[in-house]
Amino acid sequence: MTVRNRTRAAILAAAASALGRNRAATLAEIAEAAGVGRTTLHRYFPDREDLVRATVADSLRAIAENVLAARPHEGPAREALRRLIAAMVETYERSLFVWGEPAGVPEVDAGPGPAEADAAVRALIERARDEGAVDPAMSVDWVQQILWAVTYTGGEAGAKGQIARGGVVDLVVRTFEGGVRPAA
Amino acid sequence: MTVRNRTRAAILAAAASALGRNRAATLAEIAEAAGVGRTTLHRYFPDREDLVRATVADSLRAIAENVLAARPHEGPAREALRRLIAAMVETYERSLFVWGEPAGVPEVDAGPGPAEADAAVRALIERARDEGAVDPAMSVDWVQQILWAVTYTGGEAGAKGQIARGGVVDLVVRTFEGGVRPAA
DNA sequence: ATCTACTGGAACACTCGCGTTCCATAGTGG
DNA sequence: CCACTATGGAACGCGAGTGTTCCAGTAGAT
Repeated sequence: MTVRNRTRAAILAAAASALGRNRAATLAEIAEAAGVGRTTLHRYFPDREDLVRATVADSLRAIAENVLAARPHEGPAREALRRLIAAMVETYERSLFVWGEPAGVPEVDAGPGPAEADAAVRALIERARDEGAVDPAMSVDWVQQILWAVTYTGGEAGAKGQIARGGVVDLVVRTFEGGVRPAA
Repeated sequence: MTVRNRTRAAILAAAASALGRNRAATLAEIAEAAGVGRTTLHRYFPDREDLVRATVADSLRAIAENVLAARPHEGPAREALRRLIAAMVETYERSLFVWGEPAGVPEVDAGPGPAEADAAVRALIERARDEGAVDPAMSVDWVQQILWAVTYTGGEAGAKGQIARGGVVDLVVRTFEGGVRPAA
């Protein structure tokens, strides 16, 4: 039983990574990256669509888990935001796959986690607004999209080595906070 | 002669649009979007790689043209930045193809335009820094990446109708300027 | 009006990734 | 030690997309 789970997890991780870099990645490539035969891959995920959907669901679940682990409800909004950004920068590669799809991601049932995490982030943004850290004139949607965009940019810059290891979170936090701060 | 150029341009525009939405777009789809037979498409671009390279080069050239048309060297840096952002938001769809490639774009020779445009943007950022509008502690690379990220986010939000037609440029400018402003 | 260049449809072979089946092997649990 | 399960390699048919060729129709130039 454990064996199955480990194999499955390895395939999903490899798929998230490979598909994140190149959505047209071959099943053979994914199988090789997972250290698994193509036959085995097909045993776990009968066809490509199954694999993609499972990978999306798994990644969404992993991201949501990370978001909620950052305790977005607790403490001052700015501190919670920093925790959130730090968590997102860490899961950067996982997000790549979900986030980097121009055509969007197929709708999958990934349980209540992602919806809950999304609601928590939105609530956090509203809380930050009430605390005067976010411009009330900006919609929550916009602020959230900027949050992901800046985080993504930071993650990528970090991955390319353009920014020192420890400096990424600081830079992202500063840039994000400045961008959405009230004008006055 | 003119006919050839018009056909060629139509194909390149259709390819930029189709490949921007979906990098795996079929040649038949692209041909149909261009209002051209697949045979004709092959006549202009013998194989897929030729088409992709030509489309990349054409898009880079178009983007560079727009950047330079915004006169990034002239006037106060903040005004030039606003002109630049307005131009980029307008060419948003064209940029999608070049910008939205996770795996990056094949290296192509697109003439001196793109390099010149890139240099102009970097010079503009340095000028903005000297005028006190950009934090000297942030690298030009980072500021430039944030500029594209925020512009892209604005373009997308506008395309989805989340933001009022006229408001996109204002929102992007405000968010960008706030994000990269000196701390004090 | 005629000639030329451009076009696009049809048909073809070819490649490549996909999904399947079969079988031999290795590792696990009783 | 003996089932039993998971694995992966080999081989196959299949379909889609690609690149090519041939040919008939058409629009533009002279």
